[in-house]
Amino acid sequence: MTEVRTRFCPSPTGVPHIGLARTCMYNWAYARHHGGTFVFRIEDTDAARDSQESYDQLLDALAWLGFDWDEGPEVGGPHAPYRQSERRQIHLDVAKRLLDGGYAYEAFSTPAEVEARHKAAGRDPKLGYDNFDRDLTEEQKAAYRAEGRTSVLRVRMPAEDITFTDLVRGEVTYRAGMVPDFAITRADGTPLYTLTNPVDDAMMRITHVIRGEDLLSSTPRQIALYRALIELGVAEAVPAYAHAPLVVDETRKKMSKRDPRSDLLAYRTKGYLPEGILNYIALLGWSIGPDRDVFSPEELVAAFDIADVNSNPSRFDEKKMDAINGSHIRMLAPEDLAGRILPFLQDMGLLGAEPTEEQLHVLSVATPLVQERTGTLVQGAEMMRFLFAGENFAIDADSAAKNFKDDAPAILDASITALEALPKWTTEAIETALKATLIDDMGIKPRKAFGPLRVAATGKAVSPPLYESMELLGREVSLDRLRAARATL
RNA sequence: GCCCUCAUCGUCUAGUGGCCUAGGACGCCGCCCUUUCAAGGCGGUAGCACGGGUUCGAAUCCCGUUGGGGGCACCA
Repeated sequence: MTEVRTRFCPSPTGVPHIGLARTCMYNWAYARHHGGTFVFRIEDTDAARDSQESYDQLLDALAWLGFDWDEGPEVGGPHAPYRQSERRQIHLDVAKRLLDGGYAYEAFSTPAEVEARHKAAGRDPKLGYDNFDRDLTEEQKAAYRAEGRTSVLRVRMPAEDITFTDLVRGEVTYRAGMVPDFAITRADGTPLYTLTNPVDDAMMRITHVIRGEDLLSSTPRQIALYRALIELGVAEAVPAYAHAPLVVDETRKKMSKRDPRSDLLAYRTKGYLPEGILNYIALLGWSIGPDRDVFSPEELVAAFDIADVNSNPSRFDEKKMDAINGSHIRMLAPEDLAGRILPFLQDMGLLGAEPTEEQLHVLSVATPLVQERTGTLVQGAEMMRFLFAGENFAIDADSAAKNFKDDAPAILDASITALEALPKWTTEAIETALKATLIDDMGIKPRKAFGPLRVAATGKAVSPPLYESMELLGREVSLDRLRAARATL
């Protein structure tokens, strides 16, 4: 058995999206699971659509999700270069050999002419190319050239059924004659994806092509080309194919790249964990076991096999992703979580580039408190806002409206008095004093009693536990906030 | 239209002929815990698209129907 070699080969157009991450994950996990090689290749053969910005984002997104590649841009490898724009000459050479070998031919028909012929013959124009130029004589070709016409190269589809065993779907057959001869170069002579993709796969010795179902119907063309490449000595063998089902939205359509939910980097901005995203996208069409759905990237690699992927499309469910992400937040070691929340606190302007020892201490103590009640890093940072807000501390209006009722002044007054008298400012002491005063002495229900205090101290109705929060805030700040809130009532 | 493909709770799935009066998770609904919000615990809700076969026996195999999706570029 030869080594497994998979590849991920996006074109740098637009922003990285969920579907892209999933395809990458399949190839990466499959290669890692089998101890194979994961190749990253950039298919930038369409200068009109490709952009450097998109390329940079691609690298950024892959790095964030932890997809490391063994060969590809930035790291190089034995089959370099890995950007197709730098492989132009290779592709052109192969195209020439395909032409010389009779596997491809020059086609002079324009799309408009093909369509006109279909209509004239009463056929559906959607049939695609009609193989019109397949057997042009040298005289005819010369005549076209004399007219100043340009041609594209088309691969001659064989007159036989093409069958392959898809790792996800099983045996798939395309009957002879159903797939028209396809273009591999543009009229300006530049190579098309239809050529570059299989050629590079062949030259890079890719053994498993794992991609989305939207590419399923291009497989017979690739196999036909591959067979020619084998005869030309460019390819060794036709790779195995696996077509993963698509991720769809609530309308059951392929989730749009423009759908805001498919914006990969936006999840980072929103404070999702890469391992959470990875876990969730792996769940789309795959399962690690009968009664389990939270796992680490390492566990994914250990268990993943493309053959276990479902063949039916899966609906993107943000709620479930949130839940999975929350599970991962809870699984993190507190120090780890603290380190991940820090940049968000800095972005929010709550902490500087060089936090003080004291601030880091508060962060480390507060982290476990928010860990069990947050779904994302942003939520966690937001929940810590009151600890670092300093002069900018402000009380959320909605929270105030809901919690500062008629009994609030009395509750705050009594609490301030009780807390001022505390010899030691600890969670336990605060709890004891507050409960004795508010619950026992004043007979207020806990729910009612602590609401105003929470809002006064943390600014929000939702916060880490109250006593702990006050201890973290310190005696002075806590009392100042209670007094300040009291003054507004 | 043609080609390919898919079909288990609302959603993601487990299930590969008997262990299935179909299991888990998310969601939703209750209850418990409780200083808020969560988390956690417990319980509930809900599904094998339909019709024929094959078989002692089918969610599982076959055929058909219906429905869904993808593709049909000198984009990738």
